[in-house]
Amino acid sequence: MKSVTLKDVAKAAGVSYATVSRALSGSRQIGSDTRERIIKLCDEMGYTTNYVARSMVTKKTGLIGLVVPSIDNQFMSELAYHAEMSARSHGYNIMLCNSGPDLKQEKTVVRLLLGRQVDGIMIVPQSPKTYENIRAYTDQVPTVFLSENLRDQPQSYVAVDNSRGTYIGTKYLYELGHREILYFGRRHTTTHQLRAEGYIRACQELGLQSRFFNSEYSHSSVTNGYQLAKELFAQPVDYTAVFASTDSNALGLLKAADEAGVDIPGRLSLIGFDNISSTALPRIDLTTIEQPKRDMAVQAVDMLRDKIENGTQGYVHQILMPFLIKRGTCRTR
Amino acid sequence: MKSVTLKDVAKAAGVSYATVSRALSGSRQIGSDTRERIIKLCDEMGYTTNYVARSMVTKKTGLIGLVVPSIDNQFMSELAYHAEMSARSHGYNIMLCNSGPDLKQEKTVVRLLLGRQVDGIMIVPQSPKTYENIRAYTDQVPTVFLSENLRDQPQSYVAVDNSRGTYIGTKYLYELGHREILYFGRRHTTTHQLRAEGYIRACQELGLQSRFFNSEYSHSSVTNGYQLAKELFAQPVDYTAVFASTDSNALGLLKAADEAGVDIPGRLSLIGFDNISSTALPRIDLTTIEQPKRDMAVQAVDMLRDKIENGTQGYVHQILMPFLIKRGTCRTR
DNA sequence: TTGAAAGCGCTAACAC
DNA sequence: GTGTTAGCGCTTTCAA
Repeated sequence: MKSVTLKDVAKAAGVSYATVSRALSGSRQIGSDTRERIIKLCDEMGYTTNYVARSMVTKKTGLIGLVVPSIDNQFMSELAYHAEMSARSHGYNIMLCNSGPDLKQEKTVVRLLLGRQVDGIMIVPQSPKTYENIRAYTDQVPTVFLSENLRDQPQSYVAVDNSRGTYIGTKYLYELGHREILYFGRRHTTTHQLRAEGYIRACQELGLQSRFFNSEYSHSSVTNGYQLAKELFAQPVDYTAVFASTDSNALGLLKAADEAGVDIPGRLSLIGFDNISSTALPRIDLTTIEQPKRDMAVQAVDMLRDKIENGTQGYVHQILMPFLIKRGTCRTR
Repeated sequence: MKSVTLKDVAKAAGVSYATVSRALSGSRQIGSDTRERIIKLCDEMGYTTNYVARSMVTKKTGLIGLVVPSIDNQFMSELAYHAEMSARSHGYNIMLCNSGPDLKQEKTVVRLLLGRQVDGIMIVPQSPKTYENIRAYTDQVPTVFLSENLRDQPQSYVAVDNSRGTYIGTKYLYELGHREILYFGRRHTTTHQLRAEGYIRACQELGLQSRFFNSEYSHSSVTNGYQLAKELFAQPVDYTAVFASTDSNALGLLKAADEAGVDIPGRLSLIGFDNISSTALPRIDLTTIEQPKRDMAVQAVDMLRDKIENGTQGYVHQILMPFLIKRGTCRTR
């Protein structure tokens, strides 16, 4: 299991190991004949560059830490997929960490990543407190926040225009004839405040009354959405459409509605937010607002590369456009 | 952005840097008074161990490469979640790579991982050819295959008893009164051969005629399942139940059935395999066979640790038990 | 164009 | 119990 080193190759080639290093790094300062000979030899001997040793001297690991609350979440795994593909195409590898639900673990993994000497960190915050939580580290390593809006914080992030998402969704509902639209779900993070604001703004413009049914739950999931929706349907249904703050919440509501005998979309139209892949499933066919996950991931990687490779200081807030995905849970009224 | 090193701490503490190293590694050979003083100092100075440098001398990186065809796949992201949590609790971090659909990329990322000096590799093969494809590397680094059955190959893997899964599923259908059961989907990998075998075995025992409707498609997805099922429903439905080779296939079939006006579960019972999280969604509520993803991931990590830390040679085939998840798509007949 | 040598930050073997 | 020192495999000056 002993691996072949530069030295071994050098000895076999009868040159110094600096020469081998040069041949491999495509340096200009080397005869093309020797280079070819050496490259061929490396191949034959099965030599592979030891990145650890290289990192030692270059002070670059080519590693990007990706921190997500939980990778077994459709939204994050889609983000992670595109992030890894994009990062790798630029010579970076991804170190994956789940930060879980508590701030302590989030802090721990970020510190861990620093110890690992990652060149940069991409993080999907688990809570609005994340920014404070890891502030001590964000000026030690290039960091980009993903998907969560930080509003005016001096940190780079890429997120969707959440407010616009709910705005266009609400307008769509209005065009379908709905005049009593309930907003269902979270309002406790910046992202969700913005979503609520978009809804409110649309309501104002359209002359509608905004109405909320809020969640106390800390994160949105099908289960939490279901629990909350059970409470909702214990009361009279005096509205004709529901805007759920996330697809997960919408899915939970769908379940509660089916159980309560509230027909969706017959009696109630429903729209979600995120366009996670489950929404496209048969029998679900949920109308929703798309967050362009691929673009988000790619732009976050580019932003991070810019910081890493060009040492770009300052921060940029990259806001992408969401768009409506019309499916089966919204009907004209 | 210059970080604090052992040397800095040593100078500040007025000791040699070996002493600091000892204090940090919890070595016995050091006075408890100096140890405490140093640890406190490290904390104050914001020192964090440089893992790259440590790896240089210990020849261990504490890194595990996780190779999956695509992390944006419910089954794999669940596996990845548990693998990362378990690995980290034992001091390892995960380097994530998507191997995509082609063998070339799979080989590339494995080689990449070797260059990164990972201590071990966990891989969900993308095809039955994976074993051959990466054979050159599997004896250079401890490797564990995940979720795909390798039958008699001399490689460690953890997988579910696929044959038993379809066996118990078929028996369940029989108990519900079904006598005409169609097997729908893939049969081209070892895993899927085993699933087909379990179905055949059950049919023989129960005196049923085994019937197949096969896929030419290379991987199972909702879309592929849907396409295939459209062909299926273009023919007369002279069976009362369908065993889909995967949940994804089942979901695709569900869509085609709905479109073709074939009532599930009224006219046709349907059972899938994998128990991906979408199956539990409202309106889907798919009966299926659970693959214990958490156990699989945890056992794979343990197996890998054993190879890494104890240098255990040889291989082990770890087969876990699948079990039936009764939900709404199967009815008595 | 090539070689010699320093050194990245750390651990571990060996002295004292 | 603590200090000294030799590397780990590589890149990168600096000489030649």
